[in-house]
Amino acid sequence: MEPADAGAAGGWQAVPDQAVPTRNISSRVIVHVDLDCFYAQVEMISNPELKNKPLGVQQKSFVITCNYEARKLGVKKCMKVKDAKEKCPQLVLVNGEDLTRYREMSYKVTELLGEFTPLVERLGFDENFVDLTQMVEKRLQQLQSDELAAVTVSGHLYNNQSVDLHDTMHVRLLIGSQIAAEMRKAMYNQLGLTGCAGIASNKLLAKLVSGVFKPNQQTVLLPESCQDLILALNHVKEIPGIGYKTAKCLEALGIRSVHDLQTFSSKILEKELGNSLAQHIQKLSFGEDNSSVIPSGQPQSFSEEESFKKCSSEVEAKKKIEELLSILLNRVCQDGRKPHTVRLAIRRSSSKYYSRESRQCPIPCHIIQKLGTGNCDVMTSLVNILMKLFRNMVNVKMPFHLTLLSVCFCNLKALIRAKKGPMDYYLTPSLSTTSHSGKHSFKMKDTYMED
DNA sequence: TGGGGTTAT
DNA sequence: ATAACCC
Repeated sequence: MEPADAGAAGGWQAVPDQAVPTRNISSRVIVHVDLDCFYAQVEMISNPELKNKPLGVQQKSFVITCNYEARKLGVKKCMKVKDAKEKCPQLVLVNGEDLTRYREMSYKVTELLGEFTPLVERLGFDENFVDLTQMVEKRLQQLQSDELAAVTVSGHLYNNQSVDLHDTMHVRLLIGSQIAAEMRKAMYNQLGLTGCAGIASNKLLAKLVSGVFKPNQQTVLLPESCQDLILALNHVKEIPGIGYKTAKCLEALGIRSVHDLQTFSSKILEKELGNSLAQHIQKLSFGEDNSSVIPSGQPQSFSEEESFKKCSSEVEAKKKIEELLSILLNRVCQDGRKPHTVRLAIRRSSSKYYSRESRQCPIPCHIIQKLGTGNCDVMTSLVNILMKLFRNMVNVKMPFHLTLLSVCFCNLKALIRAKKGPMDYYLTPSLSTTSHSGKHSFKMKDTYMED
């Protein structure tokens, strides 16, 4: 999360201080866009009757998210269904184990943001970072001086800090807040989705400030209030980038608050956590984050998983694997690219916390070529491969007890290139065997709307 | 929790 | 292949 490429993605090079009006990494304008209770919103769009009702989205025995109606009535994220019903008997539940519609809507949001600038990085299904630096720069240059003097914030200003229009960073962030408002408006008008946005000079701060006013509001952070924002956190674990494990380590060192981390001896922290992690998180504790917005592009992997109370026979496992695989095959077919690796992961009931074991192997070439043809052999061959991976992990001659199976396709490669004459074009084996339905013999996802 | 994702080691 | 992180 901290590649040392200062600003390469921002469009300028690191230059010596005297040269040109160069800008360092801390004068970027980043927005973090965070959809409100995303799965619940998607469900309410699918079925408008659910609006105005307390709605929870259920996976297995948990309510994993819910709308604001439900929150008002005491339902929390990750609550047991049983507890949620007790708290809120009128709670309406929908099953959210199939992520298809959420995934599709999620990519629509990312694509919409991508129309503003290609610098969009996804974080999960419901969050995106956008680097607005260049867009802001362009708008700034177009502004007349009288307009510049009238620039105002859109949405909230963190801390109600006073704005100095002579401060170029202030002006840039305000323009960023206007673009963020346009983004949220577009999300609502075109997709019917509401969300929050946070505008700041780096990803960490943008993300932290986006949650200050919820739901469906936005907040801009000016540099002078950076310390107030980060010190307002109650625990180091609330800093994105400090997860469960790191927080436990820090706690063992007596570090609980952000201030504790800021003032802790760097030397000792480095000894305990290693140089890289120590330096990284100590920077985070000051609100410093030089990581760039990395455009996500297409996904790196596709997986389907299922958890359950118990799976203790090979036959049972095979059934579940077949089910996961068949869904995945359809997904990967639609993507158009070809996976070159398959992975099987399991969780044993005896496993501590969340740990999984996995085995992976290359997908044989002849199978890759048949992917997407609807060929039944593909399914059979892949199931055989997956069962080998399974038996490599699980001694089926001994009793076992699994609580999760997951199948993953990764190592996705664009297309197989065919050299044919002056126009070398791409084709997928799937389509090379069928008639050419259009001008292009390859399948591409239509990401542009016809207008 | 679930059912996903990512990157670093 | 695992371990950490994110949602």
